[in-house]
Amino acid sequence: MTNTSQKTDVRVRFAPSPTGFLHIGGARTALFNWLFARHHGGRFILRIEDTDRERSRPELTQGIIDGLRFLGLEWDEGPEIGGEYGPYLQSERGDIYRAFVEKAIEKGCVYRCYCTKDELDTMRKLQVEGKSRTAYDRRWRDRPSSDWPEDQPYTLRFKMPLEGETVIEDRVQGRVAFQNEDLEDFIVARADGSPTYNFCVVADDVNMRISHVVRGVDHLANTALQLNIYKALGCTPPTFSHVGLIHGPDGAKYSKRHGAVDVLEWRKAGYLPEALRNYLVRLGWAHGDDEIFSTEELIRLFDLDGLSKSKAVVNLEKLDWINQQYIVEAAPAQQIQWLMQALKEYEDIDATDDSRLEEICRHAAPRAKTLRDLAQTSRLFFVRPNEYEPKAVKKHVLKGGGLERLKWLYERFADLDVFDETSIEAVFEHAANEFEVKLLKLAQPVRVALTGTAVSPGIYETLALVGKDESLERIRLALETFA
RNA sequence: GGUCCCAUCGUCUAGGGGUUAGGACGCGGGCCUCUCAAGCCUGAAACGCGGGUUCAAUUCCCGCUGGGACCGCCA
Repeated sequence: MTNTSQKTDVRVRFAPSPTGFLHIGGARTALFNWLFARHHGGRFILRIEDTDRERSRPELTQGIIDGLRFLGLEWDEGPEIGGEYGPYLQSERGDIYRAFVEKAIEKGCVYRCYCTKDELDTMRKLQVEGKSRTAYDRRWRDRPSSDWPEDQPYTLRFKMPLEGETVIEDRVQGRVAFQNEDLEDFIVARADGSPTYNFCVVADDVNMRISHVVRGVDHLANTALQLNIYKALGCTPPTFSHVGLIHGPDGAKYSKRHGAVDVLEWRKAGYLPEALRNYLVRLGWAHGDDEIFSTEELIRLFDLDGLSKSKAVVNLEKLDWINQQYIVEAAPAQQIQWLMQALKEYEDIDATDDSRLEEICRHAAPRAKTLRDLAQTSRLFFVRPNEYEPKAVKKHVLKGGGLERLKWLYERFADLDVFDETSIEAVFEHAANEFEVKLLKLAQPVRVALTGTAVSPGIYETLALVGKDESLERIRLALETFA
């Protein structure tokens, strides 16, 4: 059968191994692939690389799935589980790899290696000591089958060409050439017969008809090996794009020791998926001077050409800023929903049907970098302060007659029939004349009484939103406490 | 040690043979102002070094330096 089918369809995959959680680096790789697929109307596939039975943990697979769902990076294919697509699991695709190994044996591009692990270890040790390059010395490559020991386990190694070069025509890196003599006869199948990473990847990418591979540049050396598998088995390789890695502040690849964290932790901390995506996409990708992109814009603008070869260092302050932009710019209905969720989650407050929600959002949103902040700055509208900040009390209430003014204001507030911003403001202005003080000297005592702190939204709005009865009660409580 | 890659403000980046080297985060100052934010205005802040090529290099080439990635019967 001649393969004449045009493989112009974009098919990409994100292929994490469940040996850890989905962190910023993996999330960005997934995002790039997802955007590329969406941009070209192609397919985004999730493939869990769990061939290492000892290190792979099913719960980590679930964590990766949850992380991707949180980020809104839905995949388009997979075994159906309960009406939706599950990920492809390499652990369930043994047949495909076995067939691929068979094919490799038929083509004569693999050979048996009877070295034991110990043997390989000492070989490596000697190489390191002799400061020569560490690589399998191909000692079994040309041994005739008559040399094969009976009943001894063996691995299958790839018969790498010894001359010439392997060239990666990378969409991001450009042309990268490796001398074939530098490429190792890597193990294709372990002593127990199970196939290894590079081989499974190729088998899957061929089987899944992957058109483009977008991943970190840390895979570049693997690509040289994989390209040789494609060649040996007569398969067409996908287009490769190797992106510069994300680094920590110390310049090394971002990892757990930099505090690399599960994306689900970002959710807990109150970051929005769209903000996270916006932040992540700008790590190694840019479109002119633009910073904030809607998902639609991203899908429209994203392509491989904008991807960078160089590293990107994480900068969480920028994430904070972006997240805040998303919170502030969101539609009121959206803000209300976030606020209710956040109050429930972080403050255990049920604000359902509260008529003040929209107004509260207007004041809380510009003060919130995260949804957690949104809840925190809003809680004063629902619950009384559970403590008074001593510094604030001392400075604004106890010193300079704050208490006296607070008492005066309390009485005027009590007289108010209409308790809104206008009438409240009038009271403050009256008081300012009466006491001959700046507004500061009036607002702060009230603020402390209402919130327990020296910080809140504008005092008129705050009073009006807390309401007359509750405001009076809080001031009364404060007067009582500090009398 | 071997192989490969990278290099514009502190950070993310735009740019590209001739620019006052642009934007953003953060930082400083100011405006607004009842606090804190937000917003607006504004300031400081970068082409690693050395050779070429060229009338002209931050931009192209080479070297150096610095940094990184990879070198498992892990993925």
